[in-house]
Amino acid sequence: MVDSTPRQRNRTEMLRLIRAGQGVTRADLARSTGLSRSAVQAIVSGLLSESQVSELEVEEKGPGTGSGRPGTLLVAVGDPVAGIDFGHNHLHVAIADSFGRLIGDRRIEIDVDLAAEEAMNAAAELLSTLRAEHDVTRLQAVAAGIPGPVDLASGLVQSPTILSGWVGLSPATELGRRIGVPVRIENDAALGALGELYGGAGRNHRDFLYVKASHGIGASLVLGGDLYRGGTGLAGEIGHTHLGGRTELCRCGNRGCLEAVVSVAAVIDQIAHTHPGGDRAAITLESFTDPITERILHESGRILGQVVSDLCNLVNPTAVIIGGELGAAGEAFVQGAEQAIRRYAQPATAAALVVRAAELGNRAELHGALALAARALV
Amino acid sequence: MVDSTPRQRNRTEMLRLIRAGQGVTRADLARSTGLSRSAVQAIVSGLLSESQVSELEVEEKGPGTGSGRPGTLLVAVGDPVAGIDFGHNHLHVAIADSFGRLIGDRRIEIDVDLAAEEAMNAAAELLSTLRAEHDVTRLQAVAAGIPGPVDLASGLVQSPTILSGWVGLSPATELGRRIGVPVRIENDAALGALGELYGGAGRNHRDFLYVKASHGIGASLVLGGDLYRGGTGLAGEIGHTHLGGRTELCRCGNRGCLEAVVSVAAVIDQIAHTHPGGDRAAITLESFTDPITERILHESGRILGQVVSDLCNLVNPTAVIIGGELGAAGEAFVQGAEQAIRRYAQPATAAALVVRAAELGNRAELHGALALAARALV
DNA sequence: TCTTTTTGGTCAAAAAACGAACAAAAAAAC
DNA sequence: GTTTTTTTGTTCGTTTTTTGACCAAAAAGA
Repeated sequence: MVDSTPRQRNRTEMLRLIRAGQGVTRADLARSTGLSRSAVQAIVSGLLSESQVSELEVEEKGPGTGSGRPGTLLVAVGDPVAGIDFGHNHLHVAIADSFGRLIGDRRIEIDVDLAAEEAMNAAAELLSTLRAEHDVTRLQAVAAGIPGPVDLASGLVQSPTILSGWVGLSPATELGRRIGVPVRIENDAALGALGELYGGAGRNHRDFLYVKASHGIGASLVLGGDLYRGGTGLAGEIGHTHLGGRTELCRCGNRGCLEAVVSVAAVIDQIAHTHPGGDRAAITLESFTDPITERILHESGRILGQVVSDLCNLVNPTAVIIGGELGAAGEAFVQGAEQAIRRYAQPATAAALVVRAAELGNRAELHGALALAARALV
Repeated sequence: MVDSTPRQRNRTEMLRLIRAGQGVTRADLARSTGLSRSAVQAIVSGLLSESQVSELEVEEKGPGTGSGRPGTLLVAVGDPVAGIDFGHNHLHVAIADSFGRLIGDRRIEIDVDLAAEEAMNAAAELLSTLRAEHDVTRLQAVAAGIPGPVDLASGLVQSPTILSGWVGLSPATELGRRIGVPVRIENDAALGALGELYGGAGRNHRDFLYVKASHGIGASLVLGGDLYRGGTGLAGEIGHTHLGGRTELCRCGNRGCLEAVVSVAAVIDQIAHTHPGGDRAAITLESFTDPITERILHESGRILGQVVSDLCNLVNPTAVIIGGELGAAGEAFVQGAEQAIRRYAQPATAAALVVRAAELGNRAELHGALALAARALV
């Protein structure tokens, strides 16, 4: 608690509430803080005059409260924010207003894994282009997601087995220097979870598991309505769960890891194998939609679901949201996962659970980055 | 927030802080609430005059703050509390003062699984005997743990595959009627975690996994310093995780469940099998300490550890605490589990992790119940 | 021994929140 | 279509609450 005076404390608390929810009335604030409407009024009018918040003109007011005069919605005022999504071979940059509404975005193909410096330069350039294009002079905050574990305290990239070109770097510092705005770094799966939490399939869930199934498998937990990062910020590293009876060689050196069996590359290998004669390098997840491909996706989803079912028994989430390229590749993958989860999870746990593809698809991470940046300001 | 006036709010907050920590000074309160020492003084003197709290006479004051006058410790005043631990074939009841310090306890052997009514009658009687014995006329709260999932909202016993005699009952209501004091019901593993959190191996951890390995396998999560119950209160049901390549029949009807392979009964079966000629019914976990028994325990721990390692990758705890009869049965079991966890968990996750036997042994659940009862009062 | 640091305690002054009042805006009742 | 009910935003005098300054006490360090 850094605020010294009680007014400061209440002010901060209200600003937090206004920023957290999107569209809060003075009456809502009075209820959730326990203060009187008069006190709220005094503080809010202060915030208004400092233009920290503004009143929303829209006449939106859910009839949830029933009858009565509808309140005027308050929203936090702020400069635009930016989000950066480093994928394994793409880079996606976007700018949004302080509420997380997209202003513009750009995506390029680039080998992010190896050339860390290059990738960060490209990101800074792309962002700079976007800012010029949309006339965004000021940025409030930037958040970036990278496909690997990030140390919570130091901000350094952790695992030596993946992202070899990034290990030991501090992307937050590096990017911050290039962009000139403080940058927050997160694991990409964590950002995906945030994206779905604020504006996707997780909107109505307080406890869910987000699984990003792309070139690797990463997971992220939302517990009690908040991102859970684990004791040392490594929560969600399920990609190297050992599958019994499997011998596929994984890039980590072990055999039978989940992400050696279920990943974009593994699925494409299987597709290529069952569709001989084509060019392996030209095949994508969208190349075929025949029953054989469907079955490959379904079976891959089933394997993932079997692993996830054990995790659901431990965590008892109310939703499992499957993102990443495989989550967006079609119904078969998600259905396979759902089938396995329902089959192997405890009946009561499975009954309280929905399995969904990420609503935001492969843009979940980007939207999560924007949301995080918009909410990063204390 | 039910308190209307700001003084009420601050008062409640301070009472909560005093109850949560054991031994807090006025200066501590000022720091953690952000209020001035004067305001704290006013509120605390009010609490003292209402004898809601009292000053601890002991001159204990850790020199952690360095030099300066030591503060006087405040503790919450309250009536004694009781805890009840229903095991699969035992019943353990205890009374403690409002700080959770044991006043007295009693344990009897009883088949809890089948005869719910009988077990609850026995618990009420035992508690009544204890109260008479230690001259405890007033009880503030009671908490009870049962070896099965409890629905958070309704308080009803859930799973139909275990605790067949308890399904559909509301033990909180039933016990409350018999005892005459509000009773709080929790899953036993959750109580074990609480016991270790407040006064055991979890004291210095904010994120840990507690595993109770007795007749079944149950787990419980402490995340961010608080018990995590899951989206619908079913978190920790890992007993029926499917083990690849195993075919042991489980009481749930499936084959190859973790608790069909690793449990007190399964271990004793193996001991009996390797020590022929004895009476199967007379064997306990303590009957033999020879290398063969050690190896059986070690191997059972290893199987448990393999399952737990996947869970650690998801949750990234800083400790795994192993309780239950197997956790207390000797070093071999816990060592086997630790070995497997270190072998199969992500290196960075394993490095941030300690694996420990429950310090409170098979009394962890009971102490957790007492702690919960002592803290249940808002 | 003397200084420094931290704590518990007191009181007037300042700050903050409350409660009561009123107008406004919508839904519900008539 | 009008009236009633409900909920909200807004203002202001009153009351409550907190602060800030001050002092004595109790330890640790010079």
